[in-house]
Amino acid sequence: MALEEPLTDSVAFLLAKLGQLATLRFAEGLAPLGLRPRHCAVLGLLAAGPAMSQLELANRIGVTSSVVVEMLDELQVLGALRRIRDTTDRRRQLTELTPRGTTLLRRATRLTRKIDAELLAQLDPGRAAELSFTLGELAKAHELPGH
Amino acid sequence: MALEEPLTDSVAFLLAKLGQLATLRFAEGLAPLGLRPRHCAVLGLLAAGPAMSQLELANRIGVTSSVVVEMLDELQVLGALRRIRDTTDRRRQLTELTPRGTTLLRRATRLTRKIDAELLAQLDPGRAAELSFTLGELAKAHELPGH
DNA sequence: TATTGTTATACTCTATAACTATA
DNA sequence: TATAGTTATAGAGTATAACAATA
Repeated sequence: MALEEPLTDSVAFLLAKLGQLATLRFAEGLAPLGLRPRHCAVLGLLAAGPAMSQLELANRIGVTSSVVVEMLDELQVLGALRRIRDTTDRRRQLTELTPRGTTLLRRATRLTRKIDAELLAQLDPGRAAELSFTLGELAKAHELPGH
Repeated sequence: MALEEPLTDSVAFLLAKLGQLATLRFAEGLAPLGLRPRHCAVLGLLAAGPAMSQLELANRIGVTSSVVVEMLDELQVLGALRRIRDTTDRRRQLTELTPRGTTLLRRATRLTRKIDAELLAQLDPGRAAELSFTLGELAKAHELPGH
């Protein structure tokens, strides 16, 4: 007969806990750059595509517009982006990365690879690669903003 | 030549994001029971072992003692546990599950299996099982409280 | 009227520090 | 003095609601 799986071994519980840990390590790693985890999605989106309105950013990242305002304020203080008033609709502001922003993103990306390596250090390399892939699949399946 | 992996595809970023999602689904699922995700570790620990002091609980779960006080208050309101003053050291309180607490844990465990199934629904069954196992390994590797 | 961005406010989760009662 | 538990307070992170400028 099957043993009952403890609640703390469920995927929901483990993902929640490991998510906390990953967020902490991520934050610690990015701190020297003046960045926090949530800034990364913005940098990534702006680097990948053309300038975007703040509302568009909010929808793509999956936060409310008031949160986007805060994040952009912080990134602007770092000199990582510009807000440009849209001339055809003066309510909108188009946000775009500065060269400084591109540099920050590149550094953050390098740091993130190091953090990943540390997080996965004690796993079998094959398992680690499989995990990385499966988490990506899961993000897509749930249409996580930014995926 | 290798393409640069976008920062948002890193394990750190994905775990952080999926952790948020899992916490949300977990919380929604448990709400009808009056429980929240963080209560589950307490219920699980108390069900598995003998009565425990609050400080011991805090260490095992990985939160500070003030958080334990809150969680225990809430679980006590639900009738899920008792605090029993230790007669040999009257500063300590031993916490133990009531029958009601055992029932709640059983229900929470059933609910969690349903939440897991939903979270993993769009994954290949083999991949889902592998993910579940690997997350457990990762929790052990990082000595996550409760593992 | 509706929409974009902004501010003000509130709620959750967690931690630190000050306090109490016991030891 | 030191420790177990408690309370008060503060800091992230996020959301909702009210508001200003523009459409």
